[in-house]
Amino acid sequence: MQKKVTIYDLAKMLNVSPATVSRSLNDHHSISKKTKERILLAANEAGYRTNKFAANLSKQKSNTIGVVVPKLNSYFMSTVLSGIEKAANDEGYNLIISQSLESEKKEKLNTKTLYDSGVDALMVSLAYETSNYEHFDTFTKKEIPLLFFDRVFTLPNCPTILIDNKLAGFQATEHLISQGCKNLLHISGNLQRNEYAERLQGFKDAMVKNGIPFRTSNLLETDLDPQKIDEVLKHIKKSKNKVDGIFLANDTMAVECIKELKKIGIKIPEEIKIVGFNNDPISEIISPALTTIDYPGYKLGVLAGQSIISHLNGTINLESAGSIILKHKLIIRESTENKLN
Amino acid sequence: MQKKVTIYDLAKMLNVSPATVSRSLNDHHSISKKTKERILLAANEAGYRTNKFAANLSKQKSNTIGVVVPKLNSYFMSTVLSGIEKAANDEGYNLIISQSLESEKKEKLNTKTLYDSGVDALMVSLAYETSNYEHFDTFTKKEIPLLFFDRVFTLPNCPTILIDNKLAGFQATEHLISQGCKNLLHISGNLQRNEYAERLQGFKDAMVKNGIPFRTSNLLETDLDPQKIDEVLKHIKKSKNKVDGIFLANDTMAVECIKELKKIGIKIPEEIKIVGFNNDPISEIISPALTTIDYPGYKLGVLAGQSIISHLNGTINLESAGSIILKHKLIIRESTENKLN
DNA sequence: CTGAAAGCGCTAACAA
DNA sequence: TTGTTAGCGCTTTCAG
Repeated sequence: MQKKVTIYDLAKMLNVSPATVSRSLNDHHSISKKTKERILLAANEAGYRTNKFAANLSKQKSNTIGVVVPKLNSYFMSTVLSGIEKAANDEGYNLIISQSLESEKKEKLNTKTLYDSGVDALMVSLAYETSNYEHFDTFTKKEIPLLFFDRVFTLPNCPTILIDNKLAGFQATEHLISQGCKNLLHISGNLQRNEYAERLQGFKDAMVKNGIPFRTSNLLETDLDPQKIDEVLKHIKKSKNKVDGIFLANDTMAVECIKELKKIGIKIPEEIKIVGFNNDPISEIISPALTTIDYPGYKLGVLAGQSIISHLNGTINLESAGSIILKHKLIIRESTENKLN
Repeated sequence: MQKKVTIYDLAKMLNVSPATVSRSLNDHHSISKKTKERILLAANEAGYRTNKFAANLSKQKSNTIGVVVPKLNSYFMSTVLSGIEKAANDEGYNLIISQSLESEKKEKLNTKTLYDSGVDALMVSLAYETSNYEHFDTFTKKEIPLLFFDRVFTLPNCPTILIDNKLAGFQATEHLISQGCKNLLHISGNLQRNEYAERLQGFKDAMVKNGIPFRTSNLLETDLDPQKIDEVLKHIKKSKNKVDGIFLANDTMAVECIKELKKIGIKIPEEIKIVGFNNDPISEIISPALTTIDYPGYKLGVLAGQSIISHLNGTINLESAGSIILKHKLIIRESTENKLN
């Protein structure tokens, strides 16, 4: 166990006041270059390391950003996190990451913990089931910057960052229609979450625009658990009009769906065309390769991180930032190709 | 902006001492149930929230665990992190996560930052290029628990947690041999990292055991960047003896390899059989499905988290823990099937 | 340019 | 069972 050296120790060693040491260490302008250098040198030699608890306590600021995500272990989310971490690290911020595991209760708990931990800002992607948003009040009340990404909720003064899900849904659907699909099915996630609701809206819009009436049978709301792909299969089988085009709210589900459909002898894209969402690596690997929407996760992460930090630094006013919409892209692959049957 | 309420405020309000408030809040046994309840109630009403900076400063403990990983955005690592987060969260610990992006320099920096942030413990999976380990000295010297997982380095009193890479490599290779492969190739990662060195050792051992001499041409050391799959292809093409079995150090690479080989008309598994590593979701999706080694990432994360926490709690002595070896599993799929040519 | 000293809010040893 | 009080180590205002 090494004894910790404090600014007092340094002060004593160098016959200066602790204040001078503190100022030197923080590169305060009011300190002469000479003493500054002398102190820095001594600090290094002595193996001085600043005690962040004390500094934080004194400054009431932690240089830490809290992040709450539904799950860490999805391709999309880990990509986003990677981007956030990059942005944070570049600016000298730490990241405390926690996962809600799609549970509102855990989300509340994590939020509270992060608050207590004194994070300078909070970034959230909402849990599947969250329907009450009071746990964010503590942040807004204290004017701690709060930002939502991907799974967002509109709160005053809280910027959001995501893609235009409605447009993406629209494009995905129109693509299916343009490839000749008449009987569409949309496998959606929890419609309470913005992203799924909007993708559905885009789906509907595209149908309507192309003169196809939207019926409830064109939609299946699920929890997007690939284990429960049976539900989807059942729905497809029992459809009166043979489904010939499916738009699924994520790639994992889409891939699972392709696998199962292939198993029961349905040809893709000949009999059913499929579009996924996210552009996960698997979408490119599966055969037939999956048409999907590219969601720029890494970029989203970097941007989200940067914008909240620049707000913390006072560079930008987050309140005025409103929402950032990233560009997505429809990636057309084999699963919607127009082959001769 | 809400005024923050401190234990002093509460103390004044309730006509007790700050110490009593503090004790009540921490559920100290020496406080009567009555006052405890009274204080807790008042604290809630007043919207009291403990100031962790002050508590940390006083206790010299942060309830936070630092994690340094090479990259956040790989399936395997995000799975591990998910497990660690689960374990930490269950025990009331926060997680500060940072990525080294495979750079030694960044790893050093992150390590230092985490040290300064006062983490109670550190968990590390080493960067690709790390070859100097002095940045961990600050931790060992101060007796801050340090644990390595997956990409490990043996330091006195630092437990490691991983799988038996040598055995896994051996099994993968023997499987190829048992399927009739004679001219094997191993695509390895940086051999300075334990996992790759050991997988290679297993590869060699299996060859030797089966009477196949190991030659340098049987090995290609790469940085496992899927972008650089060309190198691998080149190596295969220029091989004197036609390669008929490849063992790659991860699934991403293996999948890329399969894709490229298929492109140039090589049949898998008829002409070349392939084994990957990790059991990423893509391994199951690619056609032909990839034979691989299942690396239980989530379990590793949970275990790693739990063991470091139980050490912090004094339940277990980490020093005596040594290393934990998790069970892996060879998953046989189509890419090594013995079809008639 | 430098120093003295008052916090920041909580914990814990010692008293009562 | 409760209170007093001295830190924890750093920042920062106010003086000099």
